[in-house]
Amino acid sequence: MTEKEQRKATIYDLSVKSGASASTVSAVLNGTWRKRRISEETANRIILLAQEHKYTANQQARALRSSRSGLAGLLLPIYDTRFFSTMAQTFEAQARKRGLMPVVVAGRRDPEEERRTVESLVAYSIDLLFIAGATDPDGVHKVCARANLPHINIDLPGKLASSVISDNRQGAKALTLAIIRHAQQAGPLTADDVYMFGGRDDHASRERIIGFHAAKAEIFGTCLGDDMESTGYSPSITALAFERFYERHGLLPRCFFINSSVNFEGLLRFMSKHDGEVFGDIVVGCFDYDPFGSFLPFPVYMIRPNISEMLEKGFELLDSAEDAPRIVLIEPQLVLPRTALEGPLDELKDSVTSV
Amino acid sequence: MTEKEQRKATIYDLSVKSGASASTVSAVLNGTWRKRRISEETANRIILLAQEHKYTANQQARALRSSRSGLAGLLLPIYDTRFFSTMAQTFEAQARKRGLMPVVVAGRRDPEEERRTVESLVAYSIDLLFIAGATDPDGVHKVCARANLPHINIDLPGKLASSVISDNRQGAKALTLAIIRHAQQAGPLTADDVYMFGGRDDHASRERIIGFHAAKAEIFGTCLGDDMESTGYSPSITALAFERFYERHGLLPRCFFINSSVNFEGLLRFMSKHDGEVFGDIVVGCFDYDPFGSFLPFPVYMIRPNISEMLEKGFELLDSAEDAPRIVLIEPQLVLPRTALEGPLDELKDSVTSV
DNA sequence: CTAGGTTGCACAATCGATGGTGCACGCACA
DNA sequence: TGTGCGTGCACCATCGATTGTGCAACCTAG
Repeated sequence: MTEKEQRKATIYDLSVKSGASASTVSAVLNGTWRKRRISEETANRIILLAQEHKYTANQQARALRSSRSGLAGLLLPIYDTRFFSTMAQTFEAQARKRGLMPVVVAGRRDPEEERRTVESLVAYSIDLLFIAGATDPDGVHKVCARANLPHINIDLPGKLASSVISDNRQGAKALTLAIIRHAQQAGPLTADDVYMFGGRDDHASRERIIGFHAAKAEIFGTCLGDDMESTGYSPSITALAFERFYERHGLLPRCFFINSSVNFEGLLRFMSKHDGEVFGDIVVGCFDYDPFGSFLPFPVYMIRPNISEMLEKGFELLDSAEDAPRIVLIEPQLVLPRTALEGPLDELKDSVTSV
Repeated sequence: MTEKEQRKATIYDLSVKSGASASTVSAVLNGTWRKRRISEETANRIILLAQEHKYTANQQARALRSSRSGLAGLLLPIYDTRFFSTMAQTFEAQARKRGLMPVVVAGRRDPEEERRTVESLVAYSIDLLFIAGATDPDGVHKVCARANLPHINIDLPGKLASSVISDNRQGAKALTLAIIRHAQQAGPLTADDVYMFGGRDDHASRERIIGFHAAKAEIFGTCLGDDMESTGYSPSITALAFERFYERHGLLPRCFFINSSVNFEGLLRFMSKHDGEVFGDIVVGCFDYDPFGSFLPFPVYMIRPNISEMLEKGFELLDSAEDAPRIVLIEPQLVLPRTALEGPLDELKDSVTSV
C-alpha cells in the first residue's frame, strides 16, 4: 500500500492485516478457498489486500511444500540456430499459456553435460521436461525416471519415453525430389550429381538418409554409390568436407542435401574461403529453415519442422500421462527458394512510435 | 546405493546413514564445514555417502531458507534472432561458469508483459537479472528495485541501473561509411541514394541514426533530407516500408542501412513478393550479424555486437556492486560481406561417428 | 587438581506456503 | 433441551536446508 515496503509481502503479513489466519490467506490466494469453505466476503477482502500489497507467492516455499515448482524445462543442444531458437520461443509461449515458468537450458551435444544439466533442473523440482535433440536421450531419460519427472522427447526420439518428431524420412524424400527436379531443369542429371552432407549416427540422420536414397532410387533407379559425407553437427567439419569434395572434383555437386542449418554454415565457410570463384548452378536442399538461408544466390529448398505442433502434441502427451512410450510423427513443410515465412515474431504487437 | 531408492535423498537420510546430525551433513555438503569445525574425517565420510546416493540439494529448500536461489535471469525481447539466441547461448555458458542456473525469458517487446515476466522471476527469488533490449527498462527496473534484485541493462540502456551496450553511434557510422564506399565503386552517389530502414524511438535507434547521419555528412556534407523509414521491430511493417519506397521510386535505394536483422527479414519478404524482378546493385548494411544474411546475392555489410564481452562486463559490474548507474560502451565489429564468423557453436566438442 | 580454552558436533528455530484436522457457533428438528 | 449437521475458519505439522547457539569432552597451563 505505502510505496516503501522493504520486504515482499507474505501470507503472514496479509494474515495480520486481514485478521484472518495464514492458512485462510493461503487458501484464498491459491484458489482452494471454496473447497475450504471460506466465505466469499473474507475471500474478497483478502484478495483486495493482496492486490494492494502486490503480493505474489514465494514459489520456493510453495514448491518445497507441494513439490510442484511450476517450472517447465526444455533441454536444447544449442540455442543459436533458427530451429532451436524458434523452439525456445514457442516453448516459452506455450509453457506460459499453461501457467508454467519456462526454463530453457542447453546440453551442448555432450551426453555428460546433458545429464548434469538435467540433474540440476531436477534439483529445482521442475514439473516436466521436454528433451529436444539430446545426444543421449535415454541417458537423460534415466535421470528423469530416477526423479520421477514426466518428460518427452522432441525432434529426436528415445526408446524409453514418448517422442514427438518430424517425419524425417518423408521430409528428406520430398526435399531430395525437389532439388533433383530443379537441377534437372538445367540439363540431364546422374545419380552421382546428387550428394548429401552432414548428419551423424542418430535417428534423424538415419531416416533422412533413407528418404534421400529413396528419392534418388525413384528418379535414377537403385544406385548405391559414394554419395554422402557424414560430418556431425559441426560447421567447421562440414566446411572441410566441402573442401575435400572440391579438391577431388574441382567443383561442388550439382545438387546436394545438407542435413541441418549448422552444416549449412559449413558451406558458407567453404564459400568465403573461395570468394570470387563461381560454383555454377548448384541446387541446395537443407533440412532446416532459415529465412536468410532461403535467399542465398543459388536455389535453396528448405524443410521447416512444425515446431509449434510438435510442442503442442508434446504437452498433450504429457497431460494424457500414458505409460507406454509412443512416437508421434509430425509432417514438416517444404519451403521453396526465396521464401520468407512468418514466425513467432509476427505475433508480437509492435508499436511504431513514428512513421 | 541400491538401484531403487524411490525418493531423492535428503540431508536427513544422509544424517541417519552417517550417524551425524542433519546440520552437520548440511554444513559438509555446502562447504561451510571448516567454519563449523567439522573434522575432516566426518566430512569425508559424509561426502562419500552423498556421492553413493547421488545426493543433490533441494534448491527450493535452500532458496527458501537462505533467500538465494542460484537462479540467474536473462530477459530477452525475443529468442529467434541470431543476436538474441547467441546472447542466450553465451549467457547460459557464463552463468553456469559462475555456478548459477540460467533462466531465459522473453518479454515480447511489451512493457506490461516485461513487468509481469520479471515479477514471476522475482517470485522464484532469482539472484540477478540481465535485461537485454527491454522496451521499458526503467519500468522493469522498478520491479527489480522493489524486490531488491541486482540487475543490469544489456544492449539497451536504462537510466536507473547500470548498462552495458554496444557503441551504436560509432558502429552505425562505420557501417554507413562502408556501404557508401562500396556503392561508390559502382558510380557516383548522392546523399539521396543512402537510406535507412527500421528502428524506433529507443536509445539504440537514436544513436544509430546519429551515426548514420554523421557518416553521410562526412561524405556528402550536411544534408537533412527525407532519408529514413522508422518501422519498429516488425518484419511486416518493414516490408511495407520497402514496398512504399518501391512504389514511389520504382526501385530500391542504391545503398541502405537496416536497423536490425528483424527488419532485414522485412526486406526478404518484400523481395519474395517481387521475385524475378532485379534490384540492381544495391548495397546493404545491417546492424546485426547473421551468417546467412552475410551471403545474400548482394553485398551485405553487418555489425556484430560483442555479446560475450557485454555479458562478461555485466557480470563484473554486478560483482562490483557499485551504486551509481554507469554506462559501459562495447565496440562492435564490422563484418564484411560473405563472411562466416565462428560462434559459440564452435566451442562444442562434436564427435563424428562415421567419416 | 582445577580454571579456561579448544575441538567437534547436536539442537532447534527459521524461511513461506500447504493441507489435514479440529472446533466453535448457529440453526433445525425431534 | 438435547442431538445432529453444516458453516467458517484456526491450528499445526510439514517440506529440506541453513545457521545461531549451546554444550560435552578433551587438552593445557598454573
